[in-house]
Amino acid sequence: MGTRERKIREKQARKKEILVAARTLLLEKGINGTSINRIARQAEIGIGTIYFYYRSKEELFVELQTEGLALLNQRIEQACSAEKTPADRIRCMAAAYREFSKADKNYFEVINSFLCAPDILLSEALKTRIDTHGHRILGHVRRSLEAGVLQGTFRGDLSVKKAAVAFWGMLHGLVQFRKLQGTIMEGGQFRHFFNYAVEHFIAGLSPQPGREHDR
Amino acid sequence: MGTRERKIREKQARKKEILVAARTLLLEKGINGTSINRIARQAEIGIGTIYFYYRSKEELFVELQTEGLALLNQRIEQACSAEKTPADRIRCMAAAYREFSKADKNYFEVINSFLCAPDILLSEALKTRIDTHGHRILGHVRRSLEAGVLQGTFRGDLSVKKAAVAFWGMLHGLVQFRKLQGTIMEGGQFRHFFNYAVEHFIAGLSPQPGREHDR
Amino acid sequence: MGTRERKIREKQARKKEILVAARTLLLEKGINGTSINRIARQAEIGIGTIYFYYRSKEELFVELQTEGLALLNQRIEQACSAEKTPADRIRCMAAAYREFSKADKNYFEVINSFLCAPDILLSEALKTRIDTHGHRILGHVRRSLEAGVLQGTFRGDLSVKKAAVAFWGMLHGLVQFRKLQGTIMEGGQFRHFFNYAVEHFIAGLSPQPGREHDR
Amino acid sequence: MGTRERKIREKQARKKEILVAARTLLLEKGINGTSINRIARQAEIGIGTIYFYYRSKEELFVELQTEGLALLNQRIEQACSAEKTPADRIRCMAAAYREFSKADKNYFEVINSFLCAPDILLSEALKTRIDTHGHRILGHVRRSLEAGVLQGTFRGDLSVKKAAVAFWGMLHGLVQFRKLQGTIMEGGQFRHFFNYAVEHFIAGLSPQPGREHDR
DNA sequence: GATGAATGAGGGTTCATTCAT
DNA sequence: TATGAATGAACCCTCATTCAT
Repeated sequence: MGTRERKIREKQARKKEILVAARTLLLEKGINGTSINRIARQAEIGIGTIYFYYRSKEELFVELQTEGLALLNQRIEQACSAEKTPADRIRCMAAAYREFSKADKNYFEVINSFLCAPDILLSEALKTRIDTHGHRILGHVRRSLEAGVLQGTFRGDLSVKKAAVAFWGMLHGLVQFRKLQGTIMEGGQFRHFFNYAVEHFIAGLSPQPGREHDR
Repeated sequence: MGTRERKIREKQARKKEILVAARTLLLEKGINGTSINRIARQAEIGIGTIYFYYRSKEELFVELQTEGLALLNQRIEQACSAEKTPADRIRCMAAAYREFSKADKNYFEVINSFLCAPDILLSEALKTRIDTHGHRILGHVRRSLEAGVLQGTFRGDLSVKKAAVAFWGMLHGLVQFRKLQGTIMEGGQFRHFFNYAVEHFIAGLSPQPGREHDR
Repeated sequence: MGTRERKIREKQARKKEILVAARTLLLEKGINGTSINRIARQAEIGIGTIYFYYRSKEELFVELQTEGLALLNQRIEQACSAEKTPADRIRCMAAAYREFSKADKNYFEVINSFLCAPDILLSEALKTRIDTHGHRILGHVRRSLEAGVLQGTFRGDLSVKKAAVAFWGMLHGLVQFRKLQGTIMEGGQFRHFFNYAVEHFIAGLSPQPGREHDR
Repeated sequence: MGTRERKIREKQARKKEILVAARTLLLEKGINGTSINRIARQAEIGIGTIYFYYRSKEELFVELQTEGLALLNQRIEQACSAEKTPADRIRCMAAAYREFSKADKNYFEVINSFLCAPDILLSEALKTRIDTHGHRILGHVRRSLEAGVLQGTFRGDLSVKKAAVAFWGMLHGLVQFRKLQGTIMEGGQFRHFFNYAVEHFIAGLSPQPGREHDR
């Protein structure tokens, strides 16, 4: 029995080793520099062994993606500690996403590449994972919005569900524009544009007399 | 006599054919599935022929992008006719982008795939084209914003440059989320989320006492 | 009749233009950078036109080789003007070959590549040309040697035919070693090695008592 | 038990097979006709397999060269046994090279093709190997020359380093002329020309009053 | 005579995957 | 379990050559 447990533990350890190697390469060489052959060399195991633990390259990458989503989640959670004001939490979450897309560029790219890929490639398994993590992240945004509504800082007629998606969509679109820094931003720093957008979003949250929304 | 002209026309037609084949593949198989070999097979011509018309794979892709950007530009311009109020023009441009990303899904994805793809460090040639088209599009947004500021509908301290990018980034991020309709939007219709976001953006534009922005 | 002549002249002019373009490329881009397509672009004529004047790429290159051999011949001839002593003429011819292999590197390479190529590729036509030019060059060496013998500077039992070949072989082998400058020459300058060899050869030419040769 | 060893032997055998195929092609089709594709076909293995054994095309070719140089070294060493006089050792080494270029034509041409080929800027790896082998070979020549100087048979002011290179360059150039037997040698036997040159070189080694060298 | 569009084999190299051991 | 040798299609791109106009 103990043997059996040990075996299971060893097996999981092995799986982890492969993942570590894959992640190392991903961070070092980027998404295109991470091939199965290289992962095997990095992990100092046989190529075949990888295929014993992961059915295909894609399966391995999905695992990596999950890692990335978890990392993002973590960043977000750290960003919205309770003592901050709702608005500040919004600001911090935005900064967290910006930071994630930059510091953990490769993870971001893995996630993003799946989002960009044609529908066909978005397997149900993956959709579910994105769903889980996505909900968790959006949940943080929602709670912050709700808190603001409750304490009167934000508009009372706010649809937190929709506003949260709007917020996240904005962040996601903006970080993709980072590539265009040399063009449409006319030399301005990306960060300034990003922060301006966040403030604009927050501005839209404040109570305003005589507004009607969400038709 | 007409022979020469006919030849020129035929040549341009050939170029178009290649482009069509490339676009078709790009949309069907994604950016990684679109190789020169496949394009040649799709277009039913020799590999070398492609290189007769386009110096490199990149040049071909640039052409594709340009096509898409031009189309988008056209849609945008139709959207912001002069008689509308600034806010309505904003709304219409947003709708135009949403429509473009749906009706001209093809082109949108072409543009998007380049924006998403890592490594593909937009060449200078491509950047320039994006620049040109991007500026034109953003120019429309800016002018609408400026008009609103001038007539007092929008905040006087608005940074039209930054607000325009914020607006566009938001739209771009949101339409990418359309794929996640089954997940984070919880069955709600994408269009509602999209419109809500636009209204929220517009709300943020209205003059508000005691706000400080653009730090 | 005059028309006919003009036509012939024009035809020859065209041929020359092609050759000029080919030579330019050869000197600029080296032997591997000289393709028919590029020659056509350089000469500003159609690709097909080249094939009208030259049956194949090889035929064009043979022409280029002939040019090279003529150039070499010229250099040699300039080197052995009559007023010099026989030994000096030998020295100058050696220097001429060294210079040719360096300054006219590309011509040298064209010639050399044919010499290195498997026997099959040495067509009879080419052999004949090498023969003609080779004889002319060797003739200069021989005459210098003969002059030295006649005036008593060189050994009387010299086989000018064999010595000439020995001399030329030595030069040819040495210039090929230029590539090895970083290795077997141990940092010494190639020129010094080359000159030393030439002097050694000349030393072997001087009359010596009690020698028996050419068994 | 022996399985492991057998595997290793089989692996080496495979490597050899690839090398044999490469050599065969190199000699049959020349350096430009020897592509990885063709080698694979010749060896009846997959393209990828070659890259499993050799990191690149160059690495394969380096191996080929090394083989040849080792063989040559062996021949040279056999040629200069101690009991011979220095002059005889020189003669024997020359004969060994001539023999090598004829009997091991294969390997000689492999070495030669790399020396002749333009562009192929000998990689550092290759240079080092040539260096090692080249030095060993030239070392034998040098030692023979030094021995002659010490016993007074050869000139005291001899630069053994330079003379050795001169000697070797001469041999190398001459054997290349073998191809021209039908032309510049005018029907004479190549061997006679070759031997004459060697004797001439040796003649230049003998002490002569009033000579000044190596300026 | 002159053109240039079209070809497709070929260049070196990478890579996910398989399978016998 | 674990291995790693073997595969061959695919990558982008070049090029000598042909042929209808």
